[in-house]
Amino acid sequence: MGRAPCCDKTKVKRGPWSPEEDTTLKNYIHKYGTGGNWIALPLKAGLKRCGKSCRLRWLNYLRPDIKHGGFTEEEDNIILTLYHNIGSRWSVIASHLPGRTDNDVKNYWNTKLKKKLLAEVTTSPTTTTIATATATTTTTTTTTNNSFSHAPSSAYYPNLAPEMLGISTQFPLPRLIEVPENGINSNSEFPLSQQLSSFSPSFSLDKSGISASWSVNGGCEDDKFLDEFGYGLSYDLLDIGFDFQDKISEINPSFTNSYDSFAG
DNA sequence: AATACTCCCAACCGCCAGTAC
DNA sequence: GGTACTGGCGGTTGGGAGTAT
Repeated sequence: MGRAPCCDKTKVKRGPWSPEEDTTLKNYIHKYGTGGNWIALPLKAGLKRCGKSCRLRWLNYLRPDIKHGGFTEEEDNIILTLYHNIGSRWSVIASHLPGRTDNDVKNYWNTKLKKKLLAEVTTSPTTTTIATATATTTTTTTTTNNSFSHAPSSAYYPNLAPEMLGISTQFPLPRLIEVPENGINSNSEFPLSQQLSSFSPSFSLDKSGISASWSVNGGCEDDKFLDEFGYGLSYDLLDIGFDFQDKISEINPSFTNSYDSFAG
């Protein structure tokens, strides 16, 4: 048996909201709140709308803190950076942009930013060679340089480490880099910068696949550390290529050649 | 002025996770 | 543990507005 629909679609109004409906919904929520039950809300408020439709209308349009109007360049950069880090997780991206909704960001990406990004990529003649390691093989591919000219300010990323932001503008990261306020490793007594400066990985490849190990603060860590970096699995670190190597090498010269010797 | 085309965005759809029973 | 229900999310669509021909 399939799932029951959230409402009887033959008995609810669909399509664009009228100003009267907007007013009714706004007044009801200001007076009574959502009551934690969107499905029951339209009946109580006297609206012939599906509860989901009411929720969307409120969250995406009627909320008082919604910011309407064009996106700023700062917002562009935040979206571009986060999209490269985490992909199309619009709600997460929107949570970094006060007043913007996931729908806004999604629409903006689909209609404007995607094209802007494509334009940047196609007009950039430079290419970067990236070594890509799978579980059992190492291959070399060529990809276009998709770095952005405007590095985002860490002021817009209260929960992201500034060092990682610098890295993240250079290439796509496999997942969100979110770190606790007190550093990248919540169990570490060392600040992020110190953890990064003592980050010393090495790689090896055997018939069982890739293994990566690295030392931090003199101790040896496992994949958990990479996971806390936002890279997750060892091969994610390899996927992201030379830019990562360069960035880490800037911070810690001892990293040099570790990656080269592995990637060949 | 009429038509075709493109752009933009509000709204819908369907899936998934969490939760109550 | 199974089922039903809701909230939340990302993908997609429909149609109005604007622009080009």
